[in-house]
Amino acid sequence: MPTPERTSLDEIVQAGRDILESAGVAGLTMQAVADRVGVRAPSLYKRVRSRDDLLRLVVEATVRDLGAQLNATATGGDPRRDLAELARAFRAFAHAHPLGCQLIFAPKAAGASLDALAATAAPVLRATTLLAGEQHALQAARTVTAWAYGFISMELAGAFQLGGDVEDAYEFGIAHIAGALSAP
Amino acid sequence: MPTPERTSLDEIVQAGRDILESAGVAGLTMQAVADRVGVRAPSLYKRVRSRDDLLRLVVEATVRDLGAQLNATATGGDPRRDLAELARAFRAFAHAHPLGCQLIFAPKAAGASLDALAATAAPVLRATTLLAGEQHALQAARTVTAWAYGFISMELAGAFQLGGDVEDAYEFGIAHIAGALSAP
DNA sequence: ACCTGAACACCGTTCAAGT
DNA sequence: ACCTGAACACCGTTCAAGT
Repeated sequence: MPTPERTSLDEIVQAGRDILESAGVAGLTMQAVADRVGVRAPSLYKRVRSRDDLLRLVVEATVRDLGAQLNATATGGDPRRDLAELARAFRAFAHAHPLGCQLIFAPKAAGASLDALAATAAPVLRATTLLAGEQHALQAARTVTAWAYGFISMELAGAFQLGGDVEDAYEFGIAHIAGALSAP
Repeated sequence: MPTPERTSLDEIVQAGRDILESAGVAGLTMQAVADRVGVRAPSLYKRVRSRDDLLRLVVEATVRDLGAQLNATATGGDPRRDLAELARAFRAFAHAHPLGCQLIFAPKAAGASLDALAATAAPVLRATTLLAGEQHALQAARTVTAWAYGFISMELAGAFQLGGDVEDAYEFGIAHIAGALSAP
């Protein structure tokens, strides 16, 4: 005799994301998720293989959201301007979902969400193709993405302790990197 | 009546680093550390406040090693060349201590090891001062460091899935960023 | 077919008792 | 002064029993 479903995978993943941002990775326990979706912890294993699996799904959803955000930023104009806008959108997203973003390239989530990551890369690749040419588009995209991700990681970790305006440093990086890539 | 000391803080931290690299963050348990240094788990709390504290010490030691490595790379010549050498040394270190490096800017270790980080920054700042001038040295150093850290994080996480040579992409990044920063 | 309580293994941590 | 066994709380996970 079937029991009515009291939750869903989507609800569980969303609860995981909320708890992650409010309580940190350590606070993201199966118990906490179960409480939030109104179910007992063992029931979660009907939809999720393990806590690590849930973590992977949380990161995947975050990357999908980030991809949507990037794909929604206005592009198609000057590629340097587009690249700057994409970088700013990335940073804004990271500030809105700091914990989720910090997990994107964490050891734990490695090997996950790589399809979603590819989708995220698309608008960046479009801009770097215009900027650096077909042949160097991928390397250029990796340069920009690595810089933006590294900068945001360091910022979120509070690593910029030597003074100076962090905002300015980000704009400085955007301008110089975009400038460097447009050189033939 | 005193009992002879059967271990030391240094030994514990070193054991932590070894276990981290061989068994991952999840494998770095107090039990595993205690086994390795030949003591029972509760004894560790004589030298270390908590597991998080141990993790912080592990990261701090890693950052100190990285700083020593960077300060030991030959510099003083062409600043673009110096910056390239520093970036390569950083990557080599990261490949030798991948897990430790990935924790440097992880949420967990945040707020730790910042003094050690400053020491790490010194040789980079020296090069960027020559390259970009006193006024933009800090922003330039942040740009280079963010790029290198981001690149290495992504590489270690296996995020470069779109093909292409990763080694080449790193050299591409070095060349273009150093080039961009030398512009007035 | 999903949900639950009970149970197990494991882990971080505390503490009184040893030497 | 350091070390230990015993104990506690907490967490991930399994599973037989419920509906």
